[in-house]
Amino acid sequence: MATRRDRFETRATILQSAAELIAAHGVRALGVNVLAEAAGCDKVLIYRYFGGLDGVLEALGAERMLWPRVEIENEGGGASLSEALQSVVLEEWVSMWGDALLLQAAAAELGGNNALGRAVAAQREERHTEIISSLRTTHRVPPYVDLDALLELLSAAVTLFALRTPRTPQAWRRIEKTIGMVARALLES
Amino acid sequence: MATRRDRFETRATILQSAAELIAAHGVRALGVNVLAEAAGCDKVLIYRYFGGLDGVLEALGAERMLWPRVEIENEGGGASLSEALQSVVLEEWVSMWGDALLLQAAAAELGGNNALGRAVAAQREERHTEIISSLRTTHRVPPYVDLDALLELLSAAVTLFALRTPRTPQAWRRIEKTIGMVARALLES
DNA sequence: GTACCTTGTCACTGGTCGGTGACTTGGGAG
DNA sequence: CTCCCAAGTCACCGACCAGTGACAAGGTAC
Repeated sequence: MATRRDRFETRATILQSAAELIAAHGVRALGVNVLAEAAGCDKVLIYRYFGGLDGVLEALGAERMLWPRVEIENEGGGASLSEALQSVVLEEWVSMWGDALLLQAAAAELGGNNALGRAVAAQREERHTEIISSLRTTHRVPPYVDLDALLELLSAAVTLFALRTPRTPQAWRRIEKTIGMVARALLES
Repeated sequence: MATRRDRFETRATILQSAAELIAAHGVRALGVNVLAEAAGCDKVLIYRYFGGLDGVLEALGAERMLWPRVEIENEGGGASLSEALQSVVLEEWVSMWGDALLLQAAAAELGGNNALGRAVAAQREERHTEIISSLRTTHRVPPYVDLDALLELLSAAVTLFALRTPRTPQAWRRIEKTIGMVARALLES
């Protein structure tokens, strides 16, 4: 530890190092020994302050943004529902692509049971219900459209693309076009 | 080994055990020691016959079905393009949901670099190009629709759902409805 | 028979893992 | 100052890991 004996600071350092290690190498590669070394403290402190690795992941899930926090575009402006939805989904996508921690967190949800994956799922559900209710107050949704399911579908698709597709401008344009195509076809009668 | 000294049979037993272990616990949990014990042979044979774990995964990718092999429905019959596409995507989905090895293989593609993930990606691309060309010969595709991108989008969405959603009848109906909604909106002008 | 090659077994190394108990050090309260 | 508790260090454990070299056993060609 660089500074003096400060429990809160050590705790924060451990969390920060955990976030960096996960962003760099994924949750599965995070171990007590490497984390302690990266944080510059003894591993026994991880057990004392967090009760173990699971506790670190839980704290990370409680304190960090693990799913993109997108803004609903153009409240009251001229954006149509399809444009707003498209913008939300694409913004989720670029946020994940640009943030290694978000990517690894999304991957953590799919790679077995761990505290990080559960936190990711919870955050995503919360954000999505916010988005849906916001969209429903600012736009009229056609009765034959299940907006929740549509958002889930598009979001899931771009999540998987972010996880497995190399990050090229061509891919970007392709996805953008496709999302726009679907949103327009469904929401502009 | 139960039977006599037979290189091919031992090789096949190792591959079979690897498939079962992956289906049960995922690729990351597969090690040389557990695999050798499950196959009932010495681990040195894994090195001799496959050159190591990566070789086992490569052989598995070459010999096994790792992405659903769906049939294009209703050649020449009354199925519309949107019905055919919907059926393809949903069939991919139920196949993955019903086969633990397929699920773990799909997860392997997202969890870092390994031979299994590469094999999965290759198989998926092959199947999808087959599907696209088949659909294009039996149906007329509206010019404003990027059928490749649409299949990728819907397939990615159901893949992620299969990976992270508990397998309930409600979820099934929800997804079925949504996929149908998107396919109809886009492909029935 | 014998010689030889392949298949399979065994024992071992060096390293990393998670986890724990015993210890030292610092800082604040009295 | 002294006392005491929290913060931090150190050494160690048993278990598991991938990988290797030496050896035994079986089958086959001659």
